[in-house]
Amino acid sequence: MRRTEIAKVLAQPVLNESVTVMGWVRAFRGNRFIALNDGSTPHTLQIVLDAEKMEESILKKIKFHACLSVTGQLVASQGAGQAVEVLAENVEILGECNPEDGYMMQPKAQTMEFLRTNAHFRMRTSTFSSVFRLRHAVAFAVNKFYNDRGFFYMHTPIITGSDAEGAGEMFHVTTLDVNNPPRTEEGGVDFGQDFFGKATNLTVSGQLQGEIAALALGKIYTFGPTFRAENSNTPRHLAEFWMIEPEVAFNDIYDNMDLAEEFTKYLINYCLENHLADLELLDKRLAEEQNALPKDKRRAMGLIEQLRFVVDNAFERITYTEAVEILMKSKPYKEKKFEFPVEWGIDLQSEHERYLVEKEFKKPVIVRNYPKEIKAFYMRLNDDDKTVAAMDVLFPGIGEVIGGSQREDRHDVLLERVKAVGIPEEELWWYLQLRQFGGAPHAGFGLGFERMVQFITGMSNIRDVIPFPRTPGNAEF
RNA sequence: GCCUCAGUAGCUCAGCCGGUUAGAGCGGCGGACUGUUAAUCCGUAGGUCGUAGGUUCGAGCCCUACCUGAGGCGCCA
Repeated sequence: MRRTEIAKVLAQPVLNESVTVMGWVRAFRGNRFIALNDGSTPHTLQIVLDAEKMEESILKKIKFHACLSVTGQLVASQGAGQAVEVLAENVEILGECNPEDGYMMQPKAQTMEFLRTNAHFRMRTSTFSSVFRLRHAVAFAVNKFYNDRGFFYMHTPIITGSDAEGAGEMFHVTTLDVNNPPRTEEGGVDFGQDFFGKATNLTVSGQLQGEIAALALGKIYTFGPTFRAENSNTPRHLAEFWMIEPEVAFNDIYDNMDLAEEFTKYLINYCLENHLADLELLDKRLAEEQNALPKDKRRAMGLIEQLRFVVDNAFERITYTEAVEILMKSKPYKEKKFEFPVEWGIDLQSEHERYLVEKEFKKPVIVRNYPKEIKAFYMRLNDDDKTVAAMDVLFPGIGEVIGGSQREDRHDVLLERVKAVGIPEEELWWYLQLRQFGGAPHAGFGLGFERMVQFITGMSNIRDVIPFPRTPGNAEF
């Protein structure tokens, strides 16, 4: 089928020539004007009909979200809302769309909750089509950023036999009959008879395999789906989400922080430079959403304003110890407004992180050197013997977008940590050998892809930046 | 997993102190309309109030349980 994409018609209009466009009706006004959108752009193309020349049966079928093919002259518009329009000579109905038959979408603002239950149609709305064009843009920018800097894209396994990744509850993968599994002599399930000859899970992180690659190729990144069987019910968590995990040989914690800051700024900049129209639309949407809130609950900045602010300012970098000191001097601490205690050794709660990011510094903050007790076994022990070279990048509104560290590269120290936290050594034989044979200092981090898309699009619920969200109790579509 | 709030027409919501035939806007349907911008105007049809019990002369409204959704917290990315 020959058609011209609406994005092209609008970007490079060839006036007074015939053009064929195909798309979905966003509005039909005055029995005369159709706003047509084909997904290639947030904008619509205006189609002008001559009702007297139209067949009644076709006119009746021009409904909200019906799919049309329209051929006609592209001309300068007489109306004020658009530069060009198509004078329809032929209109073909490609797909009817009858509310009478139960079509539930309407040309008006609908709640995110309602649209979520109709995820098969929500991408036809201006908000979601912009969100998903931006999701693509961020994904593309991820690959471009690393490719341009000599990183290699590494595909780590989705099914894993290791349960020592240490990032949370896992989904089991099995082909055994769950109603009647083979049993061991002790009465447990005999995973020796399972597909892989052992118990397997969906991955919670590609980091450990990423380290294998980094200690051979130097600079690598992973970008793929990860799974957490945590019963997390928040607007920031998904059971299935995508994660980007760069891992770099010869990087220390400071190089790691530099990379994290440069990377996140690049992603935001890429969207500002290449998808401003989508961002403007979402900026407007967010402003309307914020206007409905009481004044003290509103965001300090508009969407685009905040994106530019993050790009234009250096991230604040502090140690965990400094963070605790700042919190203990803070007004909410002195007035006992914090729900959770603040003292050296405890993990920072989201109320604490939010204070640092939104009140104290008013910009992204990187906190490093956390107590070893509250961080993973693979993080490099600092010389103080109390803290590890971990770092969290905290963003306004969504909190932690990045968690990373310099990895423990000393075989003896790692072995001691593995034993201390009680992970069976044999689970990690290959991970330990990486240190034993040609090990190197290295560092990396994990960026939650959806959290980044959430920040860039201003959507308040993470379920609205992934096409088909997987959350506890929901795997529809 | 814990806490809070909500569930009334296709959608978004109103419904007083428990009291006759449960309301509105949008959407739908019928009609008008050749320069509209989520068009406008006239007319019209839709609901038994999340589910199951209970209290009461009487329940959309009160009570109990459950289901679903959202927000907060925890876990984290």
